[in-house]
Amino acid sequence: MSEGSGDLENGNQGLSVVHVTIPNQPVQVQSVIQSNQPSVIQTTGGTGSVQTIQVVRVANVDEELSSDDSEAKKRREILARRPSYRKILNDLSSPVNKMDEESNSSQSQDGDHETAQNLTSSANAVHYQQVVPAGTIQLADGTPVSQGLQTLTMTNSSPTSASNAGAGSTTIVQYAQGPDGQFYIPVGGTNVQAYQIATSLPQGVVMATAGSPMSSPQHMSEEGSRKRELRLLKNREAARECRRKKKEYVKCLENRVAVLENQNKTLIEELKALKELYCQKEG
DNA sequence: TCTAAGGTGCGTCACGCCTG
DNA sequence: CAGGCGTGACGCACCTTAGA
Repeated sequence: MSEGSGDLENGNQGLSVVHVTIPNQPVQVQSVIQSNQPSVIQTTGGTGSVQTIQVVRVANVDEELSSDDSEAKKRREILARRPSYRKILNDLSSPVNKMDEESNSSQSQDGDHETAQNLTSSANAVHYQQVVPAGTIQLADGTPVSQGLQTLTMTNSSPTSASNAGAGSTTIVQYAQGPDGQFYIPVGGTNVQAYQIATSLPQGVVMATAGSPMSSPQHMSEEGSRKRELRLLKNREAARECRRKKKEYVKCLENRVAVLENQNKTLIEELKALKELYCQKEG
């Protein structure tokens, strides 16, 4: 769990440009892309057998992050009605917006793992799909958890971005108990699940013990505190995921800006060239 | 070297929305 | 309608950097 300042992940402000040789379309290209953002593969033309494919993340320009209103109350109301990042990213995952309709594009599903993506390019369409490897579960120091531990599994319904794209993926939060009675809970980011030692069993994970009635007042209070612990744990995970999505969304917007600026530049140059051509014909 | 300011991430709370 | 979920807001800790 790293803290401290830093740039936006990878400092990736521009486009990832992939050069693909296409002798006979369609062509299959395999590339490893770290970013998990919903992406569009744009074919930007190319001559001969070389075609340039831009891997860009797209954002819905219509969605704005914040309003200029300074009044907190009003702002809250606005925020309350603002579509969630999940919805926004769903939009991003849906067939591309108008700007990209001109280009050849498709969208990706995203995940938190380093992703191998198969790019398939055809004359007018480029598709790619992700192959998401299973996550590794280990202690923070690298010790695998799987051996010699009693693993308790609890579904944590925090949706991944894959589910944003409609793929429906559920994060499984696993708790493991060591032979010494210590509990291990997941820590760290979403890329690699590491486990840290916890002093108590997370809430909602009930260890069934013989002869312990579940209805005693003491147990009720324990139940309450366990429920709270579980809620906090889930909320912690949800907040983490939410922040990740927010960063993703901001990156989408930034990349969108880059794409639009690029397109604007191209159009201006095109206009300039046409003007010159026209002037030459006139003269 | 020290310190203040700014940036970033995290955990928690509150609240609205969604769903069974 | 209750419970779960997503997310903004807030406070805190830590890091970086610029200026004294």
